[in-house]
Amino acid sequence: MMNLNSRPGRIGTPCLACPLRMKPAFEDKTDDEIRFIQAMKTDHRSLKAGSDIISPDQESAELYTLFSGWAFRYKSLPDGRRQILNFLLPGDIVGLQASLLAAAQHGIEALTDVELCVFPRKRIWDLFVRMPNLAYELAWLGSREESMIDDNLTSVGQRNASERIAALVITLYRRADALGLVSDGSFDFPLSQQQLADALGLSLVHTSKTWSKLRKAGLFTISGGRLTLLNPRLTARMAAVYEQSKAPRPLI
Amino acid sequence: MMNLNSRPGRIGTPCLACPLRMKPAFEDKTDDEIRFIQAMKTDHRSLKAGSDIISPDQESAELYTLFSGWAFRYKSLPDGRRQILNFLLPGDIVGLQASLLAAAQHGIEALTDVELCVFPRKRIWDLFVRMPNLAYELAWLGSREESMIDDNLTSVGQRNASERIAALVITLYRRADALGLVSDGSFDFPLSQQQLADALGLSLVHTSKTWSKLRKAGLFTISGGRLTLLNPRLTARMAAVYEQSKAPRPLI
DNA sequence: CGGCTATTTGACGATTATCAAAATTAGTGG
DNA sequence: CCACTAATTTTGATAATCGTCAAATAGCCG
Repeated sequence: MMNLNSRPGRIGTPCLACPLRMKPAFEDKTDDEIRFIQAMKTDHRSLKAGSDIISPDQESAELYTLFSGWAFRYKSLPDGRRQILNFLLPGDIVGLQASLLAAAQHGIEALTDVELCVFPRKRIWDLFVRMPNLAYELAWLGSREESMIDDNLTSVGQRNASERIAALVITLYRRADALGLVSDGSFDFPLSQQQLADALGLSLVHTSKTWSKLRKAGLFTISGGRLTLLNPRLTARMAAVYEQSKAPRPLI
Repeated sequence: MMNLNSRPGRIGTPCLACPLRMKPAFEDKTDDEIRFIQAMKTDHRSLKAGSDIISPDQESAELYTLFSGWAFRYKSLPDGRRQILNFLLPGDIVGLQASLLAAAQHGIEALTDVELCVFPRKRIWDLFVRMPNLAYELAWLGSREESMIDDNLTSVGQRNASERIAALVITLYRRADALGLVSDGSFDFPLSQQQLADALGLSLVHTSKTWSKLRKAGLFTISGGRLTLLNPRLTARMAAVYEQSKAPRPLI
């Protein structure tokens, strides 16, 4: 499923004018910092939906920032069962764990067509030496990802099927909203039910039944790959999720 | 349940002679690095089993290294359900996520009596500026923790009750073994069945039944708070867990 | 319009949860 | 050290949730 459609022509796209960085979801950076990031970036890569970004057991992975599209991290058992660990949206760091630990313990796959900013693994060390503030923010982003996995683990371990779906929907909604991807309560929702099931720790059939039960209950509708959240309040209450911080976060 | 039994007298215990650091589980550090760590350490604190190390929703947490004893991270839902996210053993970093994200999204509780090396939050920044290698290792330790949570999520999402227990037992066995805490296949196992259940995402009753089923199947025995792993091979196979790296890791 | 994949539905079975109570263990004070 | 209480663990019975199997329907792409 590899599809390395590199477009070196876009390497030159100035990070100073990065449209993602303009969004209010992200913290401001100094020009110095942005220039450093730009110098660290060696490629701007496009991959088709379904491609491996990092394959399981890959050694020495590159580090990426997801520029556009969705991806997910997953872990497989020897017999084929698969757990989706978390979803990645634009601005998220991709492959930090794999870069630091040297041997990836998981795979990362493009959920939609994606564009990635590529940072070679070797330069991460440079970043720690020369840009402690960026290093700190990298660690911050790592902790943020861990926090999201904590939430998923709590969901899968403690919530029932309906609650898990409600929690996933409201969480993705909020994340999409922070990126300005929500309009009129609806946003692109590219997950198949198999992927939903793998993320929720449920069977495909049970996911389908619960999914349609919640639609019939009026929580949300889905059509044309877009999800419309009709009742955010009820959805959040059903999921028993807490508010999340809306403060801007670092973008590297 | 707070029990802040500070023992400033031990602050002076030289990190250069730290008995934990001597263990082969940990990487060697330069004297410079160790001296920096020592300077950063402001206290050596003892807490009773059951104490909060970091309470849920606590802001501005300190950073610790677990010097002795066990602890666990957990997350609660509003109605009281609780998920134990991971267990902490000597040498593990405690509260990194809470320190970086400013507002803890989880609680950390002492499972046994513990001793902690205390590092004030403010000095983490110093560490990033002055000791990039230590900063890198801090990030590395964060990624290692995330990797362990990935495993737990995969367990809870994909494995059945027996497999989950087998996976937890073999994983804790290996971690204890790496620290030299295993002798004749047995090690201290301080978890109550309620804690087991909360970690596995199972009910207390089902945990008890499955637990005793595996004992009767000859995987392990337990007595006097010590667990003896009788059949590591079978346990690992039942859990379908992969090998873990046995390379030394950083200790901060 | 086919042929493929994804989703939905129904029937049934297995796993896990809940309830209640007994048995065991741990903790406390005399 | 014993007696008593409280907490933890175990067991049995029953119910709910979720998984599996199989087939039908719907959606998608050439």
